[in-house]
Amino acid sequence: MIHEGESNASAFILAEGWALSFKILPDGERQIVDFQVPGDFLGLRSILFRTSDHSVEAATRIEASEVLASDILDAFSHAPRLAAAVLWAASRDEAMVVEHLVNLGRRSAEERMAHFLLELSSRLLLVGMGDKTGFPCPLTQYHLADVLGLSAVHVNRVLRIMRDDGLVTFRKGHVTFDDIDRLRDLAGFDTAYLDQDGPLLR
Amino acid sequence: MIHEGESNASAFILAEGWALSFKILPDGERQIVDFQVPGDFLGLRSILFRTSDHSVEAATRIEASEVLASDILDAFSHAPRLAAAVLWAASRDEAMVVEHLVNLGRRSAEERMAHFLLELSSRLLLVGMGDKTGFPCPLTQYHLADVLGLSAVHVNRVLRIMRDDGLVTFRKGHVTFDDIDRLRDLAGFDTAYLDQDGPLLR
DNA sequence: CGTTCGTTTGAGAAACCTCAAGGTCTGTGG
DNA sequence: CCACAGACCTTGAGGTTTCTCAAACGAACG
Repeated sequence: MIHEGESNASAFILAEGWALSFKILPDGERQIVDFQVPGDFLGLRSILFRTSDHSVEAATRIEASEVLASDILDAFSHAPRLAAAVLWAASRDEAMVVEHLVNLGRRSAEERMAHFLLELSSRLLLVGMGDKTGFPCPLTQYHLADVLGLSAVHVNRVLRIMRDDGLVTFRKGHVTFDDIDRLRDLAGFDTAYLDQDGPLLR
Repeated sequence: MIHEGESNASAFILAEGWALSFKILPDGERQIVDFQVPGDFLGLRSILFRTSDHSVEAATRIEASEVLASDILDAFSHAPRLAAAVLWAASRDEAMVVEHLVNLGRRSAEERMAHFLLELSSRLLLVGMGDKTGFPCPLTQYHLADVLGLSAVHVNRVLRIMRDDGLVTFRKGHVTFDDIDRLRDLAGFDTAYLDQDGPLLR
């Protein structure tokens, strides 16, 4: 949909399905930067920034509404509240990327997995998908490997260990939290960075 | 200066010296998100976002000019060109964070080091510090470890290997590129994500 | 002249990877 | 209905990278 290096004139708001933004290295390895779930912007940065610096593709069948770049830029002069909402979305995106950075830099494979699944759960709850016992998740273990900076084989082992440990079960398109308190503890997860209350309550 | 969790009403533009933004994990480990060099914003996100989600501290003695949050937010309605410049800065920050993410997720210790030093060099060149043969660098090996997601011991070994290999020398506050072409090759470094030309030429 | 901070090196351990092989599930064409 | 292909998951064995612990050294500083 959005390819690295292209100049794009618009972004999208994801209405249905999951997408992923990623970069491909010269040697063909992929690092997924983040997933987008319903309600998220796709390619917001490619509007504010001259060139999109990563690619986006669909993980499932998706539905999205196009948002013209010009409309967003106009909002900055004519609709300050709307502009603030867009900025909030962009800032939240960056906060998540920063958290992923910490994840990759300083957490073990198990901790990363726990943190990632808890973040997804929080984000999905906000749009009414899943509940505190788990959530539907169309990702493959290859997706998990590429977002967590691990090999797919190691992802599989980590998932088995966590399942055997009674922490969380990732299977057949669904994530089930078997002991969410211990999972939170393991991940050191704190939702503050997600700023869940949003820009409208400021 | 800026502490995680506090609500801040202003940001700064760094005039002199180096700073770092980082997060501390519950177990005391530190992940440096990025360094700021002269010309960079400090705490820009804490204006756009309700809570600053990371801390900032000085790496050297620094001089910075305060920028009031209200002035920046006003700019969005009254000075679109200025607002665009601020957005450009914020987007460039995020592009760098994304690149660091890829660094941590999918590159080896040597590749990370090469990439990081080349990025710093590019950014410093833009503000007239250093040249293509190297640049002054007040960072310690502990700083490198915490930004690259490595242990300080391993950073030391990697630096020695790269020095023995005739790639780059990191010593006594100065980085010297001994073979910048091979270094670029090793890192797969491409400046595109830095969008060096800036927002004014759009 | 002792202390602190940063660097350097060694040895052994842990985490994670690669390669390889097999298993399961699902959709598809015969 | 069956056979097959492709995508995904699972497990084992062995190797590499990186970590931790420990110790020593040099330079800067009071």
